[in-house]
Formats: sequence, C-alpha cells, structure tokens
Amino acid sequence: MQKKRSRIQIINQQKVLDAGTEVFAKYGSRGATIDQIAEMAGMSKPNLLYYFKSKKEIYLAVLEQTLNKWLQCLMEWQVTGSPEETITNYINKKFEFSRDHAAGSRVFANEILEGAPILKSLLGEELMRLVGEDTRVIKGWIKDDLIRPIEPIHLIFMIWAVTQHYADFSAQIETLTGKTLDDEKFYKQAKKTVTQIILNGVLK
Amino acid sequence: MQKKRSRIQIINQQKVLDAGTEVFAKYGSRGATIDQIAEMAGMSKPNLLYYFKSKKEIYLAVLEQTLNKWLQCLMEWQVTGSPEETITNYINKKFEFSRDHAAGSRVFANEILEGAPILKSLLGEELMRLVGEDTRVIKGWIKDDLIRPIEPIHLIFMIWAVTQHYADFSAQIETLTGKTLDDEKFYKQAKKTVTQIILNGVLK
Amino acid sequence: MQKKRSRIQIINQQKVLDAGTEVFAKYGSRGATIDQIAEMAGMSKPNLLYYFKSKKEIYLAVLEQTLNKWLQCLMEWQVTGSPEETITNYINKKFEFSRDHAAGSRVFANEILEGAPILKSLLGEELMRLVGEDTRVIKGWIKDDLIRPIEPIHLIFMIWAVTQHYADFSAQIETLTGKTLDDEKFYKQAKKTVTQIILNGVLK
Amino acid sequence: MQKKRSRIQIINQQKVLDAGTEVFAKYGSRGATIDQIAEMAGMSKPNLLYYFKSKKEIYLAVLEQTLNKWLQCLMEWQVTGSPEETITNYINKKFEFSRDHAAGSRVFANEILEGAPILKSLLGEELMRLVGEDTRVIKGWIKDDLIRPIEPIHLIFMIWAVTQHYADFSAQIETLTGKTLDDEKFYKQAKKTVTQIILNGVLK
DNA sequence: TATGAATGAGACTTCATTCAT
DNA sequence: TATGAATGAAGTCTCATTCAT
Repeated sequence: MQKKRSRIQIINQQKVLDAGTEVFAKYGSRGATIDQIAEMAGMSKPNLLYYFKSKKEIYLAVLEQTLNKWLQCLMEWQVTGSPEETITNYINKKFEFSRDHAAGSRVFANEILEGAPILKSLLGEELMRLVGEDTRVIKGWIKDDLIRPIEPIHLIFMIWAVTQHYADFSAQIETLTGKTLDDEKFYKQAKKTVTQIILNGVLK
Repeated sequence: MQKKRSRIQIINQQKVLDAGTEVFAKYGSRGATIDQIAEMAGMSKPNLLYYFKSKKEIYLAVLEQTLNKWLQCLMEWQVTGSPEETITNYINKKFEFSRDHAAGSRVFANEILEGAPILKSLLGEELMRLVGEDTRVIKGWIKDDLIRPIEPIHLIFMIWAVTQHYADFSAQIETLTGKTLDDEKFYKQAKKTVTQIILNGVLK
Repeated sequence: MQKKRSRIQIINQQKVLDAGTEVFAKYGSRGATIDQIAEMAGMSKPNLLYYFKSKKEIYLAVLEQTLNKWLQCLMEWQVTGSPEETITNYINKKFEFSRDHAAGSRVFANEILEGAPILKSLLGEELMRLVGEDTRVIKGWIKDDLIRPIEPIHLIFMIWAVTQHYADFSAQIETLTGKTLDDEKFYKQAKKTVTQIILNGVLK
Repeated sequence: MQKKRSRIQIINQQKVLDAGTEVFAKYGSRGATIDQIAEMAGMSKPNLLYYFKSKKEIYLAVLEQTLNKWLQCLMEWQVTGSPEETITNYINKKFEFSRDHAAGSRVFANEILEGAPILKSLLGEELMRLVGEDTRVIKGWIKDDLIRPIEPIHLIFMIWAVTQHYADFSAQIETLTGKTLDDEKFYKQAKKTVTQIILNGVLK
C-alpha cells in the first residue's frame, strides 16, 4: 500500500535527498551528519526526521535514487552499430552522468570505499548481468575482428574509471587545472581526448 | 632536538599507522573512529593516544606516510627513452603502487572526496610541478611527432584514474570478477590490457 | 539579528548560570565539571550543552554576569559628599555585594588565583579607569586636608580585601564564628566594625 | 617508625612540594594535574609518584608544609608590649608571610574556596585556640581603655584579609599597579599604609 | 632511583533520535 | 507539518595510577 504523498511532502523529500547526496558525497555514510543534511536542506533536524525516520533511511534513499539514475544512464545506451559508434556513445553517456550527477557518483565512490555493504546487495545481480552483456558484445567484436583482442572487462573498467574520475576526484582536478566538468570547454576536451585514446586503443 | 624513538615506539607507531591507513581508507577522516584503529592495531585506546595525541594527528601521519610512498613511486619513474617505454614504465609503477598500497590509495581517495582540505596544502605546489613536467614531456613527444596530438593533462588523468581504480574500487571489482590485484594473474592481465590500450591509443 | 529567546530558554540559561556560579566558585574554571553543574542545575548534561555549547562558554557567561553585577555595584556608588559619607557608602555597597553575590565573588577569586587570564582582558581597561578615578578623589581629599595623607591605592585594596574576605573565606569564617554574612546581626557587626576602623584610620 | 630518608629523597620531595605549591596555588586541588607538577618539578610523572603515592598525598603534604610555616609565623608573634607595638608586629609578620609564601597563601585560599575540607580538620581546633587567645588580648586592651571598643574578631579578619590580599590577588594588583610584593618599595609602602590606617583606626 | 609504556575511569563533546507542543 | 527541548549512546581526549624494566 503506497502512502499518498502530498505536494509538500514530495518537495521536501527531494530537498532532503539532494542535500543528503551532497553531504554523503563528501563524508560517506558514517562521516555525514544529520545536522549537515538538515542545514543544507534548509530545514530543522526533527522536521527532516519527519520525512525520513533515520539517517540510514536517508542514505538508502539517496543510494537508490542515484542508482536509478545510473541504471537509466546505462539503459539509454544501446548497441546501435559499429564498435566506434557504440563505444563513443557509451563514453558520452558516462561523461554526461559524471557531469550531471557528480555528487551521486561520489556517494557511490564512498559506498564502494566502505566496502559497498549496501550497493552489493542492491545491485549485485543486476550489475553482473549488465557487465556480462557488455562483455559478450565486446567479445563478439573481437571474434568479428572489429577490434583488437583485449580483455573486455578491463576495457569496461577503464571507461568507468576515467569517466568517474572526473566526478570523484574533481577536487584534485580543480586544484591542478582550475577547471571542472561544469566548464563546457574543459568537458568537451576531456571527453574528446578520452574517446580518442580509447578508440585508437581498441580499434583495428 | 629530535626525541629519540625506542624500538617499541617505532613498532607501535607503525602499528597505529597501518591500522589507521586501513580504517581511514574505509571510512574517511570523519567516519573513522579511534576505537576501530585501536582495535585493529591491537592496543587500548589510551595507549594509542600515548603515541599520537589525537585522531587528527594520526590522520596527518597516515596521509604523510602515504604521500611519501606515492612521491617515491613517481620519482622512481624516469623519462628513459621512447614514449612507449616511458609510458609503459609509468603505468607499471602506478599499478605497483595500487597493488602494494591499496589502502593508502583509498585514504587519498577519501581525502579528495572530502575536498582534499589537507592534501591541497600538503602537496599542492609539489604536484603541480610534477604534472607540469609530465605535461611538458608529452608536449615534446607530440611536437616530435612521436605520439598523436592529444591533450596531455587528460592522458595523465586517464592513467591515474585507471590505475587507482583497481585499488579504490576493488570492492566493486571483486564483486564483479572475484579477483583483486593480489591475484597475480589478474594483476598482469589488467596491467597488460590497460598498457596496450593506452599505448595504441596514443602512439602513432 | 539577535536570536529570540523563549521563556524556557531564559529560565534554563539562568539555571545553568546559577549552578555554574556555585560550582566555579568552589572549584575554579578547571576543577569544575559539567556534570556537577548539570546536576546542580537539575538537567541532563546534553541538555545543558544545548544551552551552552561548552564548559568554557558557561564559564565566560558566568564571569560576564558576575562582572556586570559588580560594575553595577561600583557604579551605584557616588562621590556624594564628605569623605566620611562617601567611604561609608562605598563600604556598604561592597559588603552588600559580598552578601548578595558571595558565589560570584568567589568565582572572581578563583579566576584571579589562576592568573586572571579572562578577567584581565574583560575588564583590564575599565577597572584601571575606575581605580584611577577613585585615586583622584582620594588625593583631592588629602590635598583639601580632609583625610590623613595615605597612599590611596592601598586604601582601595584594603576595602576590597576586607569586604571580599567575608565572601571568599566564608568557609573559614564560619568555622571560627559559626556565622556568615547571611546572619543579619553578624553582617551588621562586621560592616560596622570595618567602617569604624577605616574611617578612624583615615579621617583627621 | 619513621622511614629513613636519603639525601636525594629529601631533595626530590622538596622539589615536588615546591612545584606542587605553585600548581595547587593556581588551580586548586582538583584543577591541578600531576603532569603540571611533574614538569615544574623537572621529573617524570612515575618518578614523582615514587616519592608521593598519589595526588592527594602531595596535596596534603603541601598543605601541611604551608600550615607549618604559617603557624610558625603566628608563633613568632608575641604580645610584647603596647597594642601599637603588638599590632604593628603582627601586621609585619603577616606581610612577611604573604611575600615569602605567596604561593602557599594561595593554596590556602583555594582550599578555603573549596570549602576547606582538609584544612578544617587539620587546623580547626588549633586555629580556634589561637584566635581565641588573640581575641582575649584585644578584649583586655579594650577593657584597659587602650584601644577603641571594637569587635575583636573583625579586627583579626581585617588584618588577615588585607595582608593575604596582596598574596592571593597579586595578579589583579599587578595588573593595576604593575607591582607585586617582590618590589621592595611597593612592599614597604603597602605595609606602612595598612599599618597606619589600622593603628589609627583602633588606637585611642 | 628513574622512566617509557600501559590502562581504567572519567571528563568534554557530538550525534542520532525522541518528545512535547 | 514544523520545531524547540531533551536525552542516551558513542566518540574524543585527559588524567591518576600502575607495570615493567
């Protein structure tokens, strides 16, 4: 039985989720405090806890929301044509996610650094399935002699690693370059360079 | 006047640093607790605080120790010859660091996720200098027509991202593959694939 | 923007200040514990810390409140007429303060015994100004041949010393006489004797 | 059975007592820490605890030592002749004690502020006897019409209060005058003024 | 006699959570 | 729905004291 949610409820829950995402992104599920989230959400602590019963519940909701966005991102991707097209498209999608959901990406990073206790169960199976599919596609390309014979899983990790890096390590990137993915020119340059190297790296 | 450190002091301080590295790697500077570190170090909390006056002090010492190892890693790298040789060597070194200092790498990751408040001041200048040098070398290669014309900084980020990924996201990698870099065969395979793709990606 | 203080807030903060005054009076800023203050204030420790963020903050507030009362005491005093009248009035005021704010007086005593680290900055200038004025008045009296030629500053110290003594050393006084300033007869007797001796001591 | 004390033992115990006096003078029996005492005594904490089994024991020894000096001070005083002579002598002795044992005086002050739990039992009887004697002497003077009819106990308190004030509140006095009793000229001036006022205050 | 090492008790403070309104 | 007030649990850190050498 789905509880009916009033308009204000939806708005405030989203406020909490957004604030929670920012704070969990910085300090992880343990380091984050409800106070910080409440302040960032612009509401009192007890009021926040009126919408989410506990810190854990907020965390789960944040993880879930980010997860949904992430899965949506992956699902928008399709094996549409040539490896070149497909890989380019895949990198594009991942870069977009890093730019549009940088904080969410960092929440994931923190969760994984903590050993992924929640994520493991939330998306273990699902992710293995997705990765399995990707692996099969890449293996097909190799068999068809469309790309070099590389170990598919590491190509996937490479793409994940690089694209997430721009979100997760943006503090470091900003220190070194003064830019983040919010800078359109920098964004395009990063995407272009990465795509270029990977395509040249795998295409025959 | 440097205080003399007895044998047991050195041993226990190292015990604390090792335990601290593990715990900070998982939970970050805020999420980690002295209790956890003490337990992992096999000593009582007050005894631990006999060696390091505060949690912050442990954290700083951990960061510094990891930093030194990391800088040592980077400094062992030399522009020895061809781009191929040099890049291969660089990737090798970084992979080695990820395998041998996975926890340290994760401490860094956490620190950067928190906005790198300490690291920024600890290695801001130093890192910019190092990256500046690397950038210049790569630009030289491009000018000499030895590699494709790519934006150097993103190549550097790529290599960092990928190699660190194996350390920082090992929980995820383990879930998906059942392996970590401790598995010699997996380690070699990862290194080989990554090196291959990047070399082919940049060499003419 | 001054935060509005609700009725209960004012009451509870005053409860804490009163309890704090008692405890700091006995044990000083270091020896006093939040537990004692909380218990005496009849509230839980975290609740107390809801009103004052730290022990230091309580201490500062106690000092400040006592200071204000003390300054008010000094300011109610006026050079109204003859030395006799004026000195009598001054001693009266000080005795009143010792009786009505014995604990506060002891907080001051403790603070000064600790070296007055806070008080010095809180009232350094102010007190010097006040003492300067008093000194000038006394010197005027001497010049006008109204009182004996004594060193004014020591007369001031004498009055302070004696009047505060009844508050600060009341434990000793009680042991020896079985009385405190709360005993009206004893109070009057003390005030009368002290006034008598000092007046006869300085008047021509 | 008195334990034999070696030369070094005597020296070190005195070091601890001296350091303890300084520290207890500032922070009272509760606020003082063994660390502070040990550092000021120039020895390690365990070594200090080799000479005194506990903090309480140090405190008791400090109190006792100061007490002995104080009693000695009082006993050197004799009713030698006229009230003038006797009172002058008494004030002299007390001023001397304040100058030579300022820290000890402050230890007493702290102890009394804490309610004198130890002192009460250590010198309750003794002090009452002494004060009783003094009172009788003064009453004799009054009966013999040598001094004005004042309440003796308050004269005694006055002298105690004033002389101790210079030791106990020296921090305040130093702020206001820039001097302490260590300044010979200031010392004499204070003693002279106080003596003058009190003598004129009580003599016929 | 001296000290580095260790620890239990306790003090300060934070934080998730609940209560009352 | 909102919030000021309250609290138990937990975390950081200090301190008196003991142990081992």
